[in-house]
Amino acid sequence: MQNKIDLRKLPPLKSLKGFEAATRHQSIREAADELCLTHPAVSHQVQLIEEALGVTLFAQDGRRIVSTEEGRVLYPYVRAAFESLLEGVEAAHRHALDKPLRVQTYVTASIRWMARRVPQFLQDNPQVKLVLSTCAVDWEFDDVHADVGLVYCETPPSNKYHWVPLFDYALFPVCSPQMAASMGANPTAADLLTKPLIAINTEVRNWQTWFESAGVSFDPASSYMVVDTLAVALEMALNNEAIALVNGPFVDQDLASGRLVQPLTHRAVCPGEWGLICRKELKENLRIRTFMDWMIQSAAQVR
Amino acid sequence: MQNKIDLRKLPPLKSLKGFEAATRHQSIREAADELCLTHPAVSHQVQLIEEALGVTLFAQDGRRIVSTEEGRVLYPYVRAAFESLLEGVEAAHRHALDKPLRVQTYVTASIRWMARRVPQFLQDNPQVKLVLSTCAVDWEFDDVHADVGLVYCETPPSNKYHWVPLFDYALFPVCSPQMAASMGANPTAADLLTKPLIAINTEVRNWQTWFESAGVSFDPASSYMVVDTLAVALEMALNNEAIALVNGPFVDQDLASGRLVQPLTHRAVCPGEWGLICRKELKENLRIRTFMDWMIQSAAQVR
DNA sequence: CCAACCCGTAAAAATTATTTACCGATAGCC
DNA sequence: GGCTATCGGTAAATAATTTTTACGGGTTGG
Repeated sequence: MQNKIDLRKLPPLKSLKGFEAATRHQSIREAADELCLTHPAVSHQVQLIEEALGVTLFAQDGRRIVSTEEGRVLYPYVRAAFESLLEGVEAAHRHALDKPLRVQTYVTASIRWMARRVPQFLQDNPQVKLVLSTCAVDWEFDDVHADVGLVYCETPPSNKYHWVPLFDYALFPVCSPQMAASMGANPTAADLLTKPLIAINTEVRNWQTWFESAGVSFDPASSYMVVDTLAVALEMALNNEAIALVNGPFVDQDLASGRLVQPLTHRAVCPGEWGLICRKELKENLRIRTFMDWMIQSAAQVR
Repeated sequence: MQNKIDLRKLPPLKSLKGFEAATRHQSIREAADELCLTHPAVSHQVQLIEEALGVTLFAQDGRRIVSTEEGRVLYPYVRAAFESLLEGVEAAHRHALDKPLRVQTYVTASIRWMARRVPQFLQDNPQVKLVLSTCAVDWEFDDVHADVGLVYCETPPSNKYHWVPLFDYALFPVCSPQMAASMGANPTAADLLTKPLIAINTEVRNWQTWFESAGVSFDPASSYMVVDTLAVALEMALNNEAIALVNGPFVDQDLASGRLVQPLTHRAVCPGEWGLICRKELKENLRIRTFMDWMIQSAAQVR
């Protein structure tokens, strides 16, 4: 990389903060206040550096301190060092944020969660770049091609990963207002059996689960339609063609606008959760943390 | 002094050493070896910085580590910071050594100790400048006008001062070889009473002290010569005109060369000592420590 | 001349850093 | 291909450092 440097001759680095602040204020106490320390701490830091260098850096003048000539000579170098470090930190941040954040999720979550939030996220964090990738069905989080994922997990993932649960896997039916109206004022779960129910082929047992939790027996052999994505099912519900079973916070806006309604409010809470996942060592990574924190906030507003 | 700087955003400074070395070696273990630490220590330091910045700095590649792009971005700034600090330390040193070292002592010590050693000291430490000032009689160390002094103290000085004893205050007579020969082969202390004894006016009791410790009574009223400085007395001794009473290591070279001899080897060790003195807070000061250490070495050779 | 203020010191407490002991993974070597 | 030496990460224990608390001396200003 580069040539060796004599790290042994460096003064106690931590104490340099005390020297810097004390020099700037020409006061131990004010320096201590700035650093949120007590004055003996700063006093000691200054002494450490004086001993390390064998040079007197401050002289007492009445009840204040004054930099010696040596102190004044040293200060600009320390100052420059700190500024270089701060620049470096910022440069590293810029560089880290510059790499696009690769987000992976399912089709439905992509359309009905990400698509509605990512633009605002990017507006709030203009320095972040984001690539959203969608897998059609039944995939595991791919930590090679993605930095972070929004996924459903029945059990918490291996501890190779950092996992932040966001919402329950709660099933509830939705349909168009017309479809709901066709069932009368206060429909029961059994009333739904007469309507076209649409299921997702990866989760065909969900209708059965919901009916059972509502105390109604359901014959999976009875005729039903199957599609491969909830997003498609919801499209059919919006078009007044079927009742769909939602498994997460993917219809908030449609419910709010009245384009979809819940014919029954009964929800079947299943094991497992939706959540954010990333490799553990990336958990503190700036842009990943930024993204996750933002999404956690956003999810909190939905709950 | 200068504007505020955001010291809180600085990464853990101490750990930067680990990052610097690890980046240079692209190896945790080699970095640890260079820093005389164990590898987990360096590993931990690197992790601390990664957490502080929220940026991954190294990736594992087989059984070695490789800097990430962020690590490579950060490195030059850290490097520059360290180099600035090293420059600052050196600049402060240069400046500290540039101010002349003010040394104060008595006339005799000045002539017969300093004059013979200071040239060698300056040759050994060419960057040091030195001003030697001499007070005639009976003075106290003046810490305003001098940095360091070679003085006699009967009791250790106040703890405002740093005090390094160098030699006993031991009295012994010296004279010219001819004068010694005039006293016969093995003179007794009493034989000296018939010779011209020269005393120092600030220490007139010394002859009495010496004779008493030698078991001979001495009448201070008996005729004697008094001068105001041992250096003058020694000049008379060298000129075969008197016997002088030396109180420290001020005649080594004359004894070695034979220009002066000790008619009797009896020494009267008195309370108090010769030593180096400086203000306590200057004890670790580079040029003062350099001077004192050198003089302590030099004194050790005389003892 | 007293009270308020500041700095230094020393011992105690709290916090950090380092080591020790261990593990899993990799790469070179029979 | 299996064995071993080497590397880096982890966690608990230990060591070292930093910070605080409590106090004292000196200066300044009312």
